[in-house]
Amino acid sequence: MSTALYQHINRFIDLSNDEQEILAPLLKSFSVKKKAFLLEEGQTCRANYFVIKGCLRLYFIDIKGAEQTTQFAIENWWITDLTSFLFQEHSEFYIQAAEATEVIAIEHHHYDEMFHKLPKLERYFRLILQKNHQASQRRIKFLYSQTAEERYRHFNSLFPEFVQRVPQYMLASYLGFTPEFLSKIRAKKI
Amino acid sequence: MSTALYQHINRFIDLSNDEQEILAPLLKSFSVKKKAFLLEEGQTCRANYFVIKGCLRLYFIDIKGAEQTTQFAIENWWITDLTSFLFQEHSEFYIQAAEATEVIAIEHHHYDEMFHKLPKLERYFRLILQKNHQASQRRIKFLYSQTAEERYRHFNSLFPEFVQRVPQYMLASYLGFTPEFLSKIRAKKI
DNA sequence: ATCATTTCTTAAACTACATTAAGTTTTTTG
DNA sequence: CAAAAAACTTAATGTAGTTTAAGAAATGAT
Repeated sequence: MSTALYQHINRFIDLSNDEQEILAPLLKSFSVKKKAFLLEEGQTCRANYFVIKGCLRLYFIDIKGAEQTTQFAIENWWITDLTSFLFQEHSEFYIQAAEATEVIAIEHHHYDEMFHKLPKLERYFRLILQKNHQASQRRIKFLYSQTAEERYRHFNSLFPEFVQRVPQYMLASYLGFTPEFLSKIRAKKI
Repeated sequence: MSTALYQHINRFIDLSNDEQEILAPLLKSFSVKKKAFLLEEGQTCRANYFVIKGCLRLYFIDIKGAEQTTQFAIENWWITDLTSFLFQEHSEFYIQAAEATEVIAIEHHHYDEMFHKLPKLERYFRLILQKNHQASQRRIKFLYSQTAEERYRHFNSLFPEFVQRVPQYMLASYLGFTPEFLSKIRAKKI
């Protein structure tokens, strides 16, 4: 089992070796090939996923049949369709590997057990969810306050290396416009 | 002190009377007049607010000078600019009462203290933040998957009573279009 | 009740971005 | 390394939603 998750947890709380050993059997570690799916529309989301290395994305298919990416998760981020995961309902989302990715998964039937055995982790996940909430508030403001071109230039200036990592059509839908329009923007200037 | 918050907490965890008495001095309860502000741009967000009765909204002013509402909070919802609240940074948001509103506030200097004295509340806030995260995932999908008109009709069918409660210009910006366009949509059909 | 303020409506002109479709380049795979 | 598939570009045409501006209606204050 990779130590990346334990290191991440220890950035927020102190988890002893004994506690790590309690946690370990509740986790699964595995690799996902590029373009493989961890979740497809109509299925029930089985786990909450932590990215050790690589990149996952959450997307859905809109009425016109186009993929709309709503979230990316790179190293040290958690990703799931939370409603489907918590209530074991059918999902309207896909979770796909944008790159070959190593993940740690905590499955639904272990999720409550984890908090029962290690109440300390309530705090870790509260802090993670706070970060998620901050990211959501930032994202909504970002989407509402700028034009498509500004959003692209701003995102590109904040995360230039990430922009190179994913196909432009994924990025375009994440930023809220079409791949053709992104092409146009990029052609305008250097 | 209103019991609404304790009732809400007890929907998620068991909080004894003793524990309620530990919590009480960390909270402030007060009324906010319609249109009054709990936070203005440039200020630091002092508290996380729980709505007992009424309605608060979170908004910012975009480049064109227009108000963009990003969140509403009605009865039993928490609202804050989380980044400004947690790190005591200047905010780019306003929090305003859309109606005369009764709130309970937990101020920043009591927030960590609260978790220290009542670690049980880690779980309560983890669960609240999970609900927020679900709401964010739903909201992003909603914004990306429908036209402006569909968003209005869908929202109106889900929350007809809420649509009557707030001015249309607040709703329009929340749904991602102009008040003029909302007027146009409403004129089309009953 | 009356005046002031806020909110809502209407309509014409405008624009940012979508759509369509065809061609080009890059990446993947056997 | 060749063929297929995936990703990207270009350009013409189309449209959902914005802007502007003025008037009408509703709400609030005294």
